[in-house]
Amino acid sequence: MRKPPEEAGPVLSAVGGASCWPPRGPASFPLRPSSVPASLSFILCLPPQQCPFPARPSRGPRYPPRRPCTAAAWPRVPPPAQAATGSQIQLWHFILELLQKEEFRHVIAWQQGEYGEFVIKDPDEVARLWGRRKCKPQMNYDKLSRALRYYYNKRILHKTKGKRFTYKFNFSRLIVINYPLWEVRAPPAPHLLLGAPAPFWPALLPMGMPSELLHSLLLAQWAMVEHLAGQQTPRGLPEAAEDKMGSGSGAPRLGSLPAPFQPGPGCLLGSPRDEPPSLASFTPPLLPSLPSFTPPLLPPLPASWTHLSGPFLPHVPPEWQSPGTSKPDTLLPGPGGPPVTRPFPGLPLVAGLGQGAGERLRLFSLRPQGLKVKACPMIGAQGRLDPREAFSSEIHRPKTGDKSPVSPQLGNFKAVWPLDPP
DNA sequence: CTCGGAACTT
DNA sequence: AAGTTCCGAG
Repeated sequence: MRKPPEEAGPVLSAVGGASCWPPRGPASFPLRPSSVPASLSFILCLPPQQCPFPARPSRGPRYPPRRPCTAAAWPRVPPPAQAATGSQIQLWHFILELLQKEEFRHVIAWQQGEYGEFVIKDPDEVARLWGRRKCKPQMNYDKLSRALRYYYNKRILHKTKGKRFTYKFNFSRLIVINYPLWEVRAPPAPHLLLGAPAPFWPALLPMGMPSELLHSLLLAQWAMVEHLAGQQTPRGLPEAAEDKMGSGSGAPRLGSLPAPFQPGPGCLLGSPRDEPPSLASFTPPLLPSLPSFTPPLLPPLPASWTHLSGPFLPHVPPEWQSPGTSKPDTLLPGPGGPPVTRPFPGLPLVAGLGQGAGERLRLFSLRPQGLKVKACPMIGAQGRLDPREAFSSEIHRPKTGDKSPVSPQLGNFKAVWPLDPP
């Protein structure tokens, strides 16, 4: 028997409190946190938030009455993950969000030297943040860690034994989970998928993928790649050794892939147990263009991410454009190899198609509804962003009033970036 | 601290 | 389904 829930005190009094999120308040909040590459936040649509809870919730009853964790509790425009009717953010996703932000580095951070491993430095604070996000003021590390332990069976996460508050992501599993119904029609030129190094593999996204899944997927991929990029060491991927020790349950992980590692769909999805993409049929590609998107600087990501304006195709350096002449081992050098200075040449979702392929991002699907790119709700009808919500952008379909199927025209998509001119 | 069962919520 | 809440065991 559970205790009957008691009435919890009002929690909305803290709405608008300046100490929540962003930490330094709107005035000093950067348009885009430095830890988030512009090219990623372009898609991620990661919002700043307002905290509907007191900074220090007191211990209370179980299952307190639902707080209106909706538009009322989230003044301005709630982010997608917290939208009143949308699916809710998942814990692993939230963890990744924290991990990618420098301002939380004192709370949770990647473990240096261990691929995918992170340490919760301040369990209480992480729990508090999680509780705030989920409108669960009574959240604590005990409960949060229980949720994390449920990830063990799902193989999203596992515990680093012997290290307190230390867990390890299984990125490949994470990404596979976000491709529940991966299906692709008509492969591009065979060499693009099979013979070419990962940087050439086209981005193949199931249409109809909910934007939050896309968000999650991108976040996971970005976290993975950034983490890898920051951990390129002569010994390669540390997780490879770990798998041999039997800590894994057979789930393929990136770290267990034979070196050299190449970030791309094949690496992420190509294992037999993780539902490799079907290449059965064909749907005409959609050709988004991003005329107004002019991404600023961004160090950690591949150079290709900086070339998203115009045709949605990252620039592929000449040395990567010929399948036969690629040098994959420069991605992650093997033992004794030279240090890597070049960033990863491409990410799966924006992997280049090769110049002959039309310089565009392809979004394939069997689903009939066409590309579904959910609008970021924080971009208001007036097309203006609240300064606090400036850290966001997403692909938008223009409202043409035309209900015809998505036309594969370059002008059908627009990336809205806060810095865009009106 | 860590684990996982069980009941419960959304 | 994905947690949340509680708790006994190691």
